[in-house]
Amino acid sequence: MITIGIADDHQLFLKSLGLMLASFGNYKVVVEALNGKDLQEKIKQKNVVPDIMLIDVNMPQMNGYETAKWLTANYPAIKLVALSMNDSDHIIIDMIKAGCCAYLLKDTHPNELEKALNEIDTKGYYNGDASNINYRRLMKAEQERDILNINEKEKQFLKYACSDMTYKQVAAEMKMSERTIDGYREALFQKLKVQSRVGLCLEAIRKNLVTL
Amino acid sequence: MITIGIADDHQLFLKSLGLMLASFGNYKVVVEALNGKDLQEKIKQKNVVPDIMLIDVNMPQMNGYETAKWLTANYPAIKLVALSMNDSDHIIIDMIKAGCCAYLLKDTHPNELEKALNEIDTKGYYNGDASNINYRRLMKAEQERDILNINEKEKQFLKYACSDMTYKQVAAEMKMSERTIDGYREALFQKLKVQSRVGLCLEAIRKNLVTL
DNA sequence: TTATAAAAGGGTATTTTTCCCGTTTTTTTG
DNA sequence: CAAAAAAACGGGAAAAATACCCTTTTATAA
Repeated sequence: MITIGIADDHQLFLKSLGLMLASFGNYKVVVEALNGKDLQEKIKQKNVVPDIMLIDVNMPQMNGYETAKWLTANYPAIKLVALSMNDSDHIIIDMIKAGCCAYLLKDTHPNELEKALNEIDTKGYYNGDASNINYRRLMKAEQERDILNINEKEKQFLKYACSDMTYKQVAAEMKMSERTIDGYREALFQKLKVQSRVGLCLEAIRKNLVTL
Repeated sequence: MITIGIADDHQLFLKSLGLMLASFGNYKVVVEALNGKDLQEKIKQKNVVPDIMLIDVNMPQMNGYETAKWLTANYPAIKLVALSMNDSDHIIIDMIKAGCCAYLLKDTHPNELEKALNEIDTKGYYNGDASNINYRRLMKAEQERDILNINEKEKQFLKYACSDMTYKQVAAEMKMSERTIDGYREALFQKLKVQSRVGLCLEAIRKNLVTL
């Protein structure tokens, strides 16, 4: 019996996916969470460590990327599978970088899901049909971001900047001085060739540096 | 012989679609443009008025919605057909409102395209398979926007607000006083429940009130 | 280990944004 | 048409964003 964990903010999907996994026979859902924060609490509290963790990319509070990074850092034995509706280039790379060994679209056929899970359990990884995920474009997008040379802190700041918060609130949230994030802002303005926070956010969204 | 115009920013698609239409036999492409502005110039310059105009929704410079509105106002005789990759609810409504008599997805089968064009030419309209376009969801999305009650001026302002410009520049662009657009801003802040321009832009993008 | 670079933080002036107070003009409606 | 409502516009103050100046801390390489 292979134990599974699921993190997805859509209750309906979360539960129905659980039923489907159960119907496969040799899978058992041991932890369900609505977002990363929720998952952290439940794993710590219930002290369960599933064999495979299915992680939705888009979740409130703590998204799939952050969740995957945290799991990789704290529970490296868990095999992570990213679940997503869209196959936006950069997200796939991010999730793989964050430690996921597979990337599945939510419209994947149940048979393929079962096949994927079996392969992940035995081989440790799974490659969806290569035609679906265009690796050439993937690499190009990644390269573009490397050229922009945006580091982790800046990327994190970018996420907060793309919100209704003031910089003061962002600074508090990031537990840093206003001057410091001021520096991130200036650096990003240059890198993305913009002169206002609005321009920054729009460019960030266009370049898929942030998920809306 | 039915004359056709095509506006699409993807050169490859533009040209190959032209070939396909020619292969249908009784269609002739008389004007090709890469965006709305381009089309305006070409129509004025060459003085050609096609029977049917195929308009891509997403184009730079001047998008499909604006193009359709302009054509409806200036060349009401042309039958407009919206072409799009995505079938995002609000866009369909917008294009229909802008005067399009049909909405076709770019992955439509050539046979269906031909059938659609023939119907449009004879009946003046064409309804794609109803199952593809979920009218219930369409109406719900439209209703949501009606509830928000965003008028044309505000919508136009929103487009300019979602840019790297300052309000002063926006006011100049809209040929209005800064105070006036200040009023639009305040109204939109309330309607979209935000407290900053960044929040406004993000909500506008989320609700598909602006095209990025 | 020290020299050097990079990151973080501080202060402040300027510009932009946001919000408040109004008046005038236009549109709608009875 | 006149009254009422809505839109356009104006001044100015407070807050936020932006652009500089700078020092301190941390990381990194010679």
